[in-house]
Amino acid sequence: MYDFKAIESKWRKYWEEQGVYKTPVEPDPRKKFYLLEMFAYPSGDLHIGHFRNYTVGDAFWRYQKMKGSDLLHPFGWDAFGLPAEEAAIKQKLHPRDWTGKNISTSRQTLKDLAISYDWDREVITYTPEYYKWTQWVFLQLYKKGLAYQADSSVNWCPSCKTVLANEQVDSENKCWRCHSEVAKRNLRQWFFKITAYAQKLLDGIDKLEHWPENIKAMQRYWIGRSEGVEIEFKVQGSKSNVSVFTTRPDTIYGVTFMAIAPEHPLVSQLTTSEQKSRVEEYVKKAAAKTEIDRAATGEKDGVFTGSFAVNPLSGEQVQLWVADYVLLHYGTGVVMGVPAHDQRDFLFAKKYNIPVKVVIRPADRQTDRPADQMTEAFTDEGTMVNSGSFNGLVSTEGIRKISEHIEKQRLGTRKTYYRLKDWLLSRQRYWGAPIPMVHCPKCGVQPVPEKDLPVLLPEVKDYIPKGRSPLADEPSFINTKCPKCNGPTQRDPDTMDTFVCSSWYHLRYADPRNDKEPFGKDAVNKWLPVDLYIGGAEHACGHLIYFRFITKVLCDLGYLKFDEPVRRLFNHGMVLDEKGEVMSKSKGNVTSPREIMEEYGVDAGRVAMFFAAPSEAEILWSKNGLVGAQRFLNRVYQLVSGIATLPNDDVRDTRRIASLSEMEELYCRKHRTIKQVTEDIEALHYNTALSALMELVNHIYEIKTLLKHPTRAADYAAFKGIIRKTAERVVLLLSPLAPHLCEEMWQMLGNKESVLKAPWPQYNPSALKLKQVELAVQINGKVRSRITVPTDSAEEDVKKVALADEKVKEMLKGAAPKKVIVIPGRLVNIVS
RNA sequence: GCCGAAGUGGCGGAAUGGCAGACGCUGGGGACUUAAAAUCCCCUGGCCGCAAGGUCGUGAGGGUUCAACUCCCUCCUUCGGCACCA
Repeated sequence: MYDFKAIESKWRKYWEEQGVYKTPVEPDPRKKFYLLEMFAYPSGDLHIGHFRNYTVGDAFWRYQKMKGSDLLHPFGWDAFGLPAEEAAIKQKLHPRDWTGKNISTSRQTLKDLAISYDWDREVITYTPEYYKWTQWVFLQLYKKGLAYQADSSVNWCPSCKTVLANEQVDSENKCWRCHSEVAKRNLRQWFFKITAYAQKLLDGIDKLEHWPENIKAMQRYWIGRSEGVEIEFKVQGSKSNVSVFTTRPDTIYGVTFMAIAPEHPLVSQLTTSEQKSRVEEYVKKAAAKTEIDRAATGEKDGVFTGSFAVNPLSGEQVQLWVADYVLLHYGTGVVMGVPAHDQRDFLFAKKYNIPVKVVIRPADRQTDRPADQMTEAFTDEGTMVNSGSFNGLVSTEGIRKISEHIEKQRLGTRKTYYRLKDWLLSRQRYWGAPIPMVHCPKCGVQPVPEKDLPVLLPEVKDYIPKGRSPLADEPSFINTKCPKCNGPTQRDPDTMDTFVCSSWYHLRYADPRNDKEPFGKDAVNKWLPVDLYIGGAEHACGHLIYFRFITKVLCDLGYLKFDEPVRRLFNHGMVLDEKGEVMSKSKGNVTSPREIMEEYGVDAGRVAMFFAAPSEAEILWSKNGLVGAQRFLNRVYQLVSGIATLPNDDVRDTRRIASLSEMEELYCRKHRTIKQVTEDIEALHYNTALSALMELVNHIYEIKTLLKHPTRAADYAAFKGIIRKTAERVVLLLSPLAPHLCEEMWQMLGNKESVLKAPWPQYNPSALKLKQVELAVQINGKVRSRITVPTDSAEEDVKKVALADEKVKEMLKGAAPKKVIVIPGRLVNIVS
């Protein structure tokens, strides 16, 4: 067994001393490659999921390096945020100390694993040198009118005592961190107007050719564009109108009621005195429920306001109800109820005996089904009926015609809504970047001038949250002077969501030590966009939207020449335990990279991880794979040890060779392997790259065994050269996957320089084919025989050989085949 | 419910219209060894057969094709995401 401890520490030190990870100062624009893995949240040491993420990236880095790319491969720490604060409170440490300790531990692990990061470019989001520019980003958005304050009913976690973003509340209305029930609360909060970029973010998705389809689909859905019409309904006996948004104007003749959200400001106005107490009671009840509670039951309930509205097209009078299935913050907060063609409206109407009026007839029916026989709404397309002059139109056509009609008659306008909501970024917590704003009693809200950044996060005695930011209780921080009038004023006490910190870090890496600007324009446009971004898919609708947004804003402001941060996104799969469960400290089923490294070595750990599945697939981690990986690596090592001393003969000198076909086969296999490994590494399918290498190694062993036979001593001499060359290729092709051992073997083969400086092997396309090829011969789709023909045989010749085959003749019994299909290089199928 | 991905031996997986199960793990047998470990060689989807060979087989059912794990239709299951978005 190779001495992995000695070999790995030797080469780890070598790479470090040689500075191979350093980023070139002036990258060649044609060769630049920015490889990025999602930076880490430093909670304890790295786990096996990190190990996968970073080794997948590292292998790609080594491959790119050999291809001659100028690489930027940085790393950093997303170190602000709740978990650090929670852990710090528990352990009575300052969050900075807790986080800092974890960073040192994890950084050392990454170095021990020899992950190819340029540590000179490390960033840590909690350092003033970094968050100074996070604050700068905030100010740019503020200047552009993209940061605003608003009172808002927010998700409030009573246990963490903070506001949560929508993404931080799970489907059961529980806090993402502590899993306690999330409540509602009204607070004055800062928002980024990401909705102003909804369309740009959506359009941009189409240009993201090398992003996984599922992430793009999730983002499209999250942005949620829908086109429709906003229509005014007159309220009977009142001057006011209610407007509704609908994507189905073709069903407008089927409106039999209207429903308004309980929180809607119009509710009190629309409620008649007879209904007042009932409505007020309902509104109160609804307010106590969260949106998730309301949706969970599936129950549709509401209360009649006593008022009526008039359908602008049919002139029919419809009841106005309050119903909590209507969302205040989508569309106009009012919906037109079409029970026959919307399932929610249907349930509501059935419950309260509201009429159901059919206006769309399914295409496969001639007559209308009586509305009282319907058991559910008909929501598909169909033909319009009971719709005045629009009868007979197909619904898609009807949507267009009615929309036109409504606009012409000035009854409403076409409109597009998005489900994307603005980004709430205020956090009432200590451990974050302070929001660089002041609230002057005279001048109102004022930005802190850029020259006064950073607004330093002060040391506080007590950062335990009490329902407002601990910064509010720190006089030295909160009291300041107004930048406009110089009078006494107060700072905004809140800190920023950590997603703000991570929304621009990819830019900072291009120029991480710049203390004059967040990044030099030149540096950032030279290195970005990121060429390959590797991380988990859990950020699909969080970070991966936010950083696209910030990139677009900074592009519009003229700082960047690109408006998408990442060319190719790759989501690696999760690492689960043998039972398929998520590894966690509480379950006690975690495996640490350090354990693997010490017991089996870094290379064996990598190979085991890579071989288990393609990088995007989920892995059930078990120690079995490590043994196999070690066995394979040792097999390669033994092979190379045995031939390291062989002469490097000229391969093409075949005069002495007895078995030309064996020689040719090895040569062909070598080139096929180069092709496959290259393509597989490009796709991050390291599992099949490894299996191709295993096959080649097995083949070399086979040949060596054959040549041991006494009668073949002369052949052995002739084979030495090509075996050696093939082994060299194996070492190069394997080196991104098992770098330490391959450096060692490369040196054993007499090379003076690092394997990283060797060029990536190229294959010769003409060497991919053998002179002879074996074809399967099928009769009626079943393999019955095999024939060997020259590779470039004409179809006719192949047919002849196949039909002349003894087994074929026997099966056909002299009958002429109906058809013979020849697939060159693959098979012959005889149809009889 | 909607969107997305997936379903292949005892296990991880390979093959994206052309010989299903590559490669590896596990298991079995053998060689070497005083012995063990390591290493090397052979076998390892089911059924029938002494064997040659035959036959079934990629979640289920249909279809297209000379040929389907692969394409089309219907359905089932699992995972991920979203979830009253009018």
